[in-house]
Amino acid sequence: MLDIKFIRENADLVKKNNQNRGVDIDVDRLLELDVMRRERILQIDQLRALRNKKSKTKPLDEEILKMKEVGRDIDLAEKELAEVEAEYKILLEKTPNLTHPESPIGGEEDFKVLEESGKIPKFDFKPKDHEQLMLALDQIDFERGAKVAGAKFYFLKNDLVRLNRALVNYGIETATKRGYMLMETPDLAKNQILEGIGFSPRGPETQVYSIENTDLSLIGTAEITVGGYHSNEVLDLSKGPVKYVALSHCFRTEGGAYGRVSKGLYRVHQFTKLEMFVYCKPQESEKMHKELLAIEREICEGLQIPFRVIDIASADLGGPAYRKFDIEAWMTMVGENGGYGEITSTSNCTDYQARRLNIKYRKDDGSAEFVHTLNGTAIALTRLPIAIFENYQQKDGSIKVPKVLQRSLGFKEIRNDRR
RNA sequence: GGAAGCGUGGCCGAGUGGUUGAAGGCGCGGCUCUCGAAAAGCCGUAAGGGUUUACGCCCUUCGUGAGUUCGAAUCUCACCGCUUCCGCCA
Repeated sequence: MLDIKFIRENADLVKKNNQNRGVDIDVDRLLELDVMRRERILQIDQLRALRNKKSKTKPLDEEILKMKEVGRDIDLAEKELAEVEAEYKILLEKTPNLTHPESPIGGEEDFKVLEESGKIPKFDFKPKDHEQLMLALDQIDFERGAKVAGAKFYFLKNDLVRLNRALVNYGIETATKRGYMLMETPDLAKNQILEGIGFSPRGPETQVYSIENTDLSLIGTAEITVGGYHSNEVLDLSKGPVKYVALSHCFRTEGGAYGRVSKGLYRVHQFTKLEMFVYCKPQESEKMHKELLAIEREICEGLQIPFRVIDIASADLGGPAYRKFDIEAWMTMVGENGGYGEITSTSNCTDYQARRLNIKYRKDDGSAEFVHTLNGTAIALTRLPIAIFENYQQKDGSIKVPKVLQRSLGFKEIRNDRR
C-alpha cells in the first residue's frame, strides 16, 4: 500500500508508474474519494465534539432530545463514510508499489540479464528431463500422487527425499552463517496477514487454498508468515536489520497456469521452501536486497549449477515489489535444447507491506517509521532438484551428487540399484 | 471438546454508566541537591488521524467486532488470545 499523502502530492508520478506496471487504476477517482473521505471525517468529528462536550455531565431532559438527534446525524454520516471508504480502500490497495529507477520498463519478456554464471553442460548423449530421470530412478510417483491428492501432487521417494533434506540443510547453513535466524513457520495464516503481504485469498485469480468455515488459508510461501510475525510491532533496528530464514510448506492452486512450462515438478500444488526475510531501515534496503541476491548466488555457485540473474521488468513485478531479481538455472526441460527456468526470486518491497501490516522501527529521535521488508528464496525444493537432476545427469541415467552435498548425504550418485 | 477465570499505557496495576486518555507504582527523560554518584525531591513522559503558516484545537483508541444508551474501559452478544482444571492426543 502506498501512502495516500504521497499519491495526493505525486499524482502524475503514480499514474505513470501504474501504466508502467500494466495496472489500470483511476487515480483521479481515488483522489476524489480521498477528498470525500476527509470531508466526512471532519463532519463526524465535529458532531462527536458536540456530543462529547454535552456528555461530560448529566444533561437536562430537554437536552437529551437534541442529543438523540445528534446521535442520528452521526450514524448517518458514518454510513456515508463507510461507503466512501469501501471504494477508496479497493483503489488504494490495488495501487502497486513504486518502481526502482533501474528496473526495465515492460512486461514478462523485457527483463534485463545482469549476469550469467557457470558452464552450460554439453552432453554427448541425448539429455533427458528431470521427470524422465526421476521416474526411471524410482525417485518420484506422480500417478499415485494424483490418486491420493489429485493432479500435480506427488510422492517423493528414496534418494530424492534425502537430497532434498540435504539441500535444506545446506541452505540453512549458508543463511545462518550470515546472521539469519532460523525458524519453521505455520503452514496456514489468517487471510488478513495474506492480504497485508499482498496476496488475495479470495476472488477468481487467487493462487491460494482457503480453509472452509475459517478465515485461514494455506500459505504459498513463508514470506506470508514471517512477514506477519512482526505485524503491529515497533522493532528495534539499532543493532542492524532483523533477518530470518524460514522453512515451510508452500501451497499454490496454480489456477490458470495451463500452457505455461509445467512439466514434472516445475509447477505443482505443494512444495517445501526455505525462504529468507529481512526487516530493515529504509536506507538499508537496497544493500539488503544485494545481500539476499548474493546468498542466492552463493547457494547456486556452491551447487555448481549454471544460472543467470535477471532484473524483472515493471509490469511483471506484482503489486508489492519495488525491484525484483530472479535467478534462473539452466534446465534441459525448457524449450527444445534447454533454457533457463526460475529457481529463486528476491524482492525489495520497501514500505509497501510494512504499511499494511503496521510494522515500524524506533528512530534515534524516538519517533517511529515504517520498516522496509525484503524476501528471497534460499532453497525451493522442486526447482533446485530439477536443476540438479538435469545438469548432473550421466549417460547411464544416474545422477551425480553435487560435491557440497556428498559428505552430508554419504553417497556420490543416485542410481537405480540402491536398495 | 467440557468447566471456570482473565485480557487497561513501555511494564505492573486501580477503575462496574457522566470532566477517566485513564489513579498509584516501576521504567524512561529533564531539573534541584552533590566534587561526582547514589538516595531524596520537583517536573515531564501513548499512539493514530483530521485541521492550522504556526501556537493550538478536535476526533479515535482500555484484545477485536457488533449492540444497548443522550453518554461505555465499565452493561449485552459474537469472535480472538491467555491461564487453570477435566477429557483426548503426536
